[in-house]
Amino acid sequence: MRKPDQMTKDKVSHNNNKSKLRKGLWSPEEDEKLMRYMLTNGQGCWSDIARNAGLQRCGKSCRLRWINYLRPDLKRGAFSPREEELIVHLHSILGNRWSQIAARLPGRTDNEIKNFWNSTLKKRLRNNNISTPSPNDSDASEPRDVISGGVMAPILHEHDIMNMCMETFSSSSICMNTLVTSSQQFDPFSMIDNRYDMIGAAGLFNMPTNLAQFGTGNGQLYGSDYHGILEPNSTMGLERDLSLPPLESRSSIEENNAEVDEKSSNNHFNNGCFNITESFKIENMCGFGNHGQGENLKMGEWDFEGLMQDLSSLISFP
DNA sequence: AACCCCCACAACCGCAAGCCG
DNA sequence: ACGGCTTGCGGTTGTGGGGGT
Repeated sequence: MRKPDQMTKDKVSHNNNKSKLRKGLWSPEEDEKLMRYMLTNGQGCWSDIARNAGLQRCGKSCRLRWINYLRPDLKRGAFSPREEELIVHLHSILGNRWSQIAARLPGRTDNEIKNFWNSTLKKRLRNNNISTPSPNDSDASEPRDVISGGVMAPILHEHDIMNMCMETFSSSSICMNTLVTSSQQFDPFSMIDNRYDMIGAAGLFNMPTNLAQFGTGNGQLYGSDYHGILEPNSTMGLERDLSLPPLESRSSIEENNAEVDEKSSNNHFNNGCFNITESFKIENMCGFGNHGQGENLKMGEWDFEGLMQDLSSLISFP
């Protein structure tokens, strides 16, 4: 799309007169700085990160850049038809709660979904329902009843929704089924260049499946709270919260995490390459994962199960 | 070729909530 | 209880690119 270099130069030089904090598009150099810092130090206080990484950006800007663009678990590229369906349906339920919708679409950010909705889906749905004005044509900030709110979203069967979520997980670049050995290396900085070519990150980060899956779900999975979340008796899990990794991956997640913890003090870079399993500070990378509300069970005030029950009561699944 | 318009999307802004001293 | 700081979220803006005329 835009050429970040040129654009930033213009804006930056303009802004430098007013403030020493940069604004506007991020340059590849800035991206690399932030990426490098995040991969080596993990997430902390964003204003500190901005300072320590040598970026003349505010913490907020760094956070946004990381969450929306640099996170290794991001799934780039066009939305699949399944994802589109899921977005439409979730939007019919949740309204403009983009972060909660994003929490159900691993590898997608709320910003991405929001843009996609506003630029593409809204129009498409409007055209499809030209004769029957849909509630979602307006900027629905409130969740709507699928039935009473009009027939905007396709009425999905319960198992369809589940399948869609599952498929979304399995098709996500961060849930690649590619088995990567623990010694495999990757170069996170190649991704930076590739991003400017709008090439999806899929495949660029050959993260081990279980480790990569750890990157899905809500942000707190990566924060200091994740240990509790991963408790075997925890009620969280795919059956409760679709933003979470499948059950079978959890044990390996724990193992990997322990391993990562243990080795995280090792050298992070080796000839420019980054050995992910040796130094990827997953527990500190809480900025990635869909940074939704972070509630394990709830979508804001609703938990998904309850929501499904509500749906079932409203819709008679054939 | 030049201009205009529309689109997609990155980034910003303002507000609210949470945390901590 | 209060204020400052940080984070998260949703709405909005601004820009480059592509397509049409």
